[in-house]
Amino acid sequence: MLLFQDLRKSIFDTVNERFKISENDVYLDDTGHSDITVRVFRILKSPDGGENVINDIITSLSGKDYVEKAAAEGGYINVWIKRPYMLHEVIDSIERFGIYPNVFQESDRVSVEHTSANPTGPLHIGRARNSIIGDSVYRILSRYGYRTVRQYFVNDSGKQMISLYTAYIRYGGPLTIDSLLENYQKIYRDLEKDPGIEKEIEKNIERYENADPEVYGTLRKIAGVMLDGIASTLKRIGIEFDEFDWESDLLRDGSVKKVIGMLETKDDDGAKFIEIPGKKIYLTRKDGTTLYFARDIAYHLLKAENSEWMIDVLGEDHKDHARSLDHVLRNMLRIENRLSFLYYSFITLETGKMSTRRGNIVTLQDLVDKTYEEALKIVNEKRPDLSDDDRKRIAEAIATSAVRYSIIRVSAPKPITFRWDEALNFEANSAPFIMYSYARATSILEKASEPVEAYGTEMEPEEADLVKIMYVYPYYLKDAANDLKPDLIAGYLVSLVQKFNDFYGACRVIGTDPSTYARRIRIVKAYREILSDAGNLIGIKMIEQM
RNA sequence: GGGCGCAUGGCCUAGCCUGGAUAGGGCAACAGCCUCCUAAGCUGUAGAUCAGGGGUCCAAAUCCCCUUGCGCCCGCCA
Repeated sequence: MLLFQDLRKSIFDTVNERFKISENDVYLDDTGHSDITVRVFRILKSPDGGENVINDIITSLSGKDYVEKAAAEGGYINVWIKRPYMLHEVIDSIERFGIYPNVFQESDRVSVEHTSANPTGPLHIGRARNSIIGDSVYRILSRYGYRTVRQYFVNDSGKQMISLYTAYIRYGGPLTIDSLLENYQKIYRDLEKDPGIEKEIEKNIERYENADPEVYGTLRKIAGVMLDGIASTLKRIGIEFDEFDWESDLLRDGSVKKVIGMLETKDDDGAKFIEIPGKKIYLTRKDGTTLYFARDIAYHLLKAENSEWMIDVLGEDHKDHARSLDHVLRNMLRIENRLSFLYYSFITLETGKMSTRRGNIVTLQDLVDKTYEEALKIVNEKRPDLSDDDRKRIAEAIATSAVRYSIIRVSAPKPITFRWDEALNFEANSAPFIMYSYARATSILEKASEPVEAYGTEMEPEEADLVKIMYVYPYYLKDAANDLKPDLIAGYLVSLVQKFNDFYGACRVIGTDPSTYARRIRIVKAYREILSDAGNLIGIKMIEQM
């Protein structure tokens, strides 16, 4: 099986034999001039105009069994790949293995750490961007063949968490998310009037780090309640974890102390710090309690034992922290594992930035609920023929997919301003747009019988275009995996669906002559397979009807 | 003040790493398409000094420098 990348390589080799070029000079064309383009401006600059070399190359390329045509045009050699060849590769893979492509294999173990939000409240949509990106990266790398694990670092030891605990002790109330959150917001308000509270928090940090069973037990319970809330909301949109790693465990089993011992620390009035170029980083307070940086190093050392590649999904506010962490791990602790940080910018509301403490947030729960209501309204309108249960099931799939899609489609470094009307747009460039085409393809197959004849290879342009974009799927998957860019998959899906919609409009499937029918049925089957495969990578749930 | 990001039609966005052929989509607007596999679809029209300036190059949205605007960081918080 020759995947698109292999074709590129093969063409590169062929050209390179005659004239040394750069690998970047052979690329997937996206301007409609060809399938694969070879940039030959440099050959044209040769004293003789390079005409002979180019003709040689074209002759040689034309001889390949997968090449339809090769032609020089301006500074390029345009190469067209035979559509029947592409069609065969895709269909063959799907009929034999049930999947296309089926060839990626990576042996490395990869840890994807994402979300890791303080369990001090429900997840708001800004934080959810972390989860949605992280989970998509996890899915892409798993599909690519890596052995992946999803990890959530539960920060149950920091000041925020102790503040939540202190608020619960001070103000009482039931052990529920709402009550805890209310207390949490209240303590930050009261803190401004009553400096005694700060002392109380500090005392509790100390008790906590000295493993005071009362503080420890209650705090773990509080964190558990909050974390359950976060986890169940995430589960609703298809995001789960393999491991929840508790910061307090690292504290209690001595790994944090060990890390501090491994580093050359200096002392400032009892507080321990290390120095890295241009920076002083404190590992402990002067009362001896530990700081996040120390605990995060301990955590990464733990992860490094089980993963060749560690990926952290982080908000842009963590950039400096991560850079320092990388420096310490690499240069001071000699950790050689691959370590990648995937940063994303914040989601803000039209009214400004979100803050859990101040209470001006749109929670992920709110967003999914409201999207569901909106979707249900539309499904009720469009499908009165279905049962209540079916319509609810469809609305739920639309809501969870739409929420994920609206966030993943924008590349991570771009800031997002959240707007309800945009989040609730179910037209083109949305999850429902993608899902709808799956339902249509399914509908064709439901009405169709198994083809009996061999398929013909004379295709309409719309078929040929659809075949090409299906064939090229591995190329996008590879880039998305290597560059950690799930948004590429979102873009691919839209192009794929657009090609299918063109095909759908121009080419009947049912009722055509046997050899055309045999081919188109296979194309539709392959399409459904690839669409759901790619959709799955970013959490779009395909449904049979909508 | 220092550091890191971002800036593309009225709005959202792809392309930038790895410079090349008419800057690709979508929303909103306007004009059309359901006796034919689901119209959450499709076709067409209109809309772009690629923030501004300079530089490198045969060639710049893309690379370099400067400027402007916005976001984030610069805690013995996380």
